[in-house]
Amino acid sequence: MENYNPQKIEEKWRKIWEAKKVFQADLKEAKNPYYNLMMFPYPSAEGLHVGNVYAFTGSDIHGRFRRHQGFDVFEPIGFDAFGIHSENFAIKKGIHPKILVKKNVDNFRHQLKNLGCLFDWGHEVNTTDPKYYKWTQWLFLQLYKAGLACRKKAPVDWCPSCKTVLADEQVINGKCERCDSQVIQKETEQWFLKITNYAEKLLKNLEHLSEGALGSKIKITPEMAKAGIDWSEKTKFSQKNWIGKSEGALIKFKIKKEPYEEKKGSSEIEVFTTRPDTLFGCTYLVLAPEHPVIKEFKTKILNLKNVEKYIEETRKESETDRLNEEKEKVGVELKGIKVINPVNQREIPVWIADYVLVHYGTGAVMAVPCHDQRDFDFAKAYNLPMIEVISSYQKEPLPKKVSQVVSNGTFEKAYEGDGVLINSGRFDGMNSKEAQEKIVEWLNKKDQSAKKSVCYKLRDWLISRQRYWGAPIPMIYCEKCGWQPVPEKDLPVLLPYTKNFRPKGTGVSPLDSIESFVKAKCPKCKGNAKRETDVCDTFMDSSWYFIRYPSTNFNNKAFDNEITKKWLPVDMYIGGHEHAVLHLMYSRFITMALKDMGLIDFEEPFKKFRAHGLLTKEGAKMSKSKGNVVNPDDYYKKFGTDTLRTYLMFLGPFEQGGDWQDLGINGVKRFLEKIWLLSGEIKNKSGGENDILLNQTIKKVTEDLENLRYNTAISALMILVNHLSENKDQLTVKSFKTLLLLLSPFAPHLTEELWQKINYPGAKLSAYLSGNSIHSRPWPEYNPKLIKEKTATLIIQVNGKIRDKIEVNVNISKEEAEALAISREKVKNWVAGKEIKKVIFVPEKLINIVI
RNA sequence: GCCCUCGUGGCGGAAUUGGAAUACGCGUAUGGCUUAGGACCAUAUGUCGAAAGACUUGUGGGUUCGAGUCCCACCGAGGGCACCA
Repeated sequence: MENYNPQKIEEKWRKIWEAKKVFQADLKEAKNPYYNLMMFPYPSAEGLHVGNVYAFTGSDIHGRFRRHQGFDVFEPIGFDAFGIHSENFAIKKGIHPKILVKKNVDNFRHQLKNLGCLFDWGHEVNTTDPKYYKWTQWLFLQLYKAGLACRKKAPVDWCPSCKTVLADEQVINGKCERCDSQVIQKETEQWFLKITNYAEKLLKNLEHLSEGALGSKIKITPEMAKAGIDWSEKTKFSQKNWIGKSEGALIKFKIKKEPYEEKKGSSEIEVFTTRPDTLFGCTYLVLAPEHPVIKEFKTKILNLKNVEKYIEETRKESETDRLNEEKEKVGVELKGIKVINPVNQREIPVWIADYVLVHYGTGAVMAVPCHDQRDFDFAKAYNLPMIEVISSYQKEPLPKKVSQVVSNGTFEKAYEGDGVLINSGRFDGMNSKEAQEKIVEWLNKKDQSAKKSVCYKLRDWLISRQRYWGAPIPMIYCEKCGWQPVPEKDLPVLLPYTKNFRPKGTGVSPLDSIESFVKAKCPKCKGNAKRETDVCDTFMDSSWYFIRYPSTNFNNKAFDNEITKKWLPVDMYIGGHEHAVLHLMYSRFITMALKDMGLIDFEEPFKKFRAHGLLTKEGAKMSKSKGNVVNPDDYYKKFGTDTLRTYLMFLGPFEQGGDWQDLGINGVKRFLEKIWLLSGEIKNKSGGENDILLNQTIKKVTEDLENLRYNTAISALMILVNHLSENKDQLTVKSFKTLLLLLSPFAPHLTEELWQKINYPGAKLSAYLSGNSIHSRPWPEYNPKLIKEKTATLIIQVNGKIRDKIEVNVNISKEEAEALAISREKVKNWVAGKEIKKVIFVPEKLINIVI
């Protein structure tokens, strides 16, 4: 028999599979559609990262498993090639992104074809292709028409290195997600998508799936509804945190005015609070420096110079400095302005301070120094009054987190827990939880100065980028008619070629200098107008690509209704957890919006999502600077794709990741070689189906694949192979073919080669039919009667310590087992002369004699 | 600061409802085969001990006939959120 030569057989099979279209699902005729998706890569210049290979292999194994189970699996792939990451690299290299990206994509495609995945190349998507981004622009127009895209002026995060604004989600600890530079605040007008309209829905489906969330095709059972969407818990948790729902109340504080000015301007300042029960302890208000009331009442502020100076200083500060908790709380009083606390009509001062954020709640807070640590610090610094209104003293035991320390009648720390109300008029003695409801009710009835409310941390999605390498936002500005959408018939708005693609840093896109691009006719009045020159955030491209995949052959629409209904939502999505609040949340938002427009019938894009773990190299994180990045090319050239795939999956639990060790791959190489050699030693043509280990292995591998526990599935297969090579009498055609089938998702080439040799010996390759492929065979089933051995090793314990073991029939009774156990010499030594108090018997496992 | 996840041999990692801790693999050692091997085969491989046996899943306690698994406290690592009112 020839040696195992992966290089030879792998290339051969890939060519055959492609030529015979073995893995292409018939999207129109498929009876049992299963959409298996993986996060499409962005084609970086370094080529495919081993992390990509890891993710794609794990996802592909799932797709192959489902294929064996009789599903028509659609497994597409594409390229997320627009965006700052690609552009920054092009700038660094001094090559135009259009040229560089094409080169990278070609290289990626070549590498991806070596991975042995089920990819359907007939449905490749490339976000930089006008045939694709035409529909990204179309999507923007639909959102605009639905009132979900709007232009607004707001303080936004600006990356001075990338020279563009960023979405809230792209700022990590005050730094740019892409280049790690400190971001600064800028006040400009930008395009936003109103994701906040969907805050509640985005949150709700995580906890409880609503009816129809997965479309008309998938019925939601009460269990599914109760569990919430079937996603990795970690990812759901991150999204919940990001959405950040708080329940509380809005409370209006009347601004005190002289009789002659009573009708002028705003009459109140509204605050949001989660603790309306502490309202009697509110001794001042604090506004964000950007709060509009400040400008409005400019003339009333007695210390206007100080106030303006403070606002100016705040603006210069970076967001990170501003949000630094260590920083002392600093602020200025708005002298001359007083508001009335609605619960007791007390006149209280108004301050401004930078720790209050303008974009959360109402941009104003009520300060209760005794029961909020920030207010406490601030009040202490400026000597503001404090009133204790919640007493931690209760009849019941004190709650655990009592931080209140009273010394000489003054607090050293705010008490933020629940308790009983004091100093609160008619509410004295009431429990704080109850008072939260009652105080709001009372104020609402009295003069409507309070109402229940909900706040979210989630902010609208800023999608404008002052960059070149993206899909142009399809809008036109006309002096007369204002902002006008580009008519759909004029799409795509092509990204023009320019040599000067570098970001200018002036706050406008490089497209702004291309006169032929900027000049446009107003779609409404046909007069001269100016085109929007910003491009879309790259996350907009990827927010809907999974809808495009099945419809790539429709050039006249973004997606075909029939095909979409048949294939979506995605059955299984696998990717990195790092996109929890970026791509994964944007995609959910876009899907919900499309559903509300009546364009699709599901609101959740991904029925199931699993995040894969992270790969490390010999215990350390892989990074270019450390030079310890594993290059997959080296390994599949040396060991073959099958060995690389199987080794990656053997490293550890797929959802937790694993540690790559160069020497470790040898173990998997030996394992596959062993199988290759074993195939030449099959002597028994019949039998095998009754082997207990074989049936156990089928059960184990099937369950493990279902739960993405690939590492233990491989280990079970290794045990089977070891067993067969040690017990050649059990090495039958049946047992070996079952082994090949169980292994085929991991090592598709090797198993196909051996399968063909065994089933069609001497057949010519030209006679190969896709139906004869091992990958088209049904998944093996086990006989439940044959997974149990007839005898078992019974552990004999004395007082819980193992003293002996005996081989017994699995049906042995407790009495028999006990008699057997105490008759054993070893056991006698331990129990002799002692009274047996109790005997615990676990059938097939153990017997424990307690003395 | 708050929340989440996780601590098992020299290493990656196994361990159904609490029931043989260390499966599988790497590495290592010894022997075989070989001109040679970083190839292959066999055996061994948690610690202490000559052995019987004792000890061992981050540390300390608890529940239990029995705890890696459940409960409490602490220590350590990783991740998320972070002045969100």
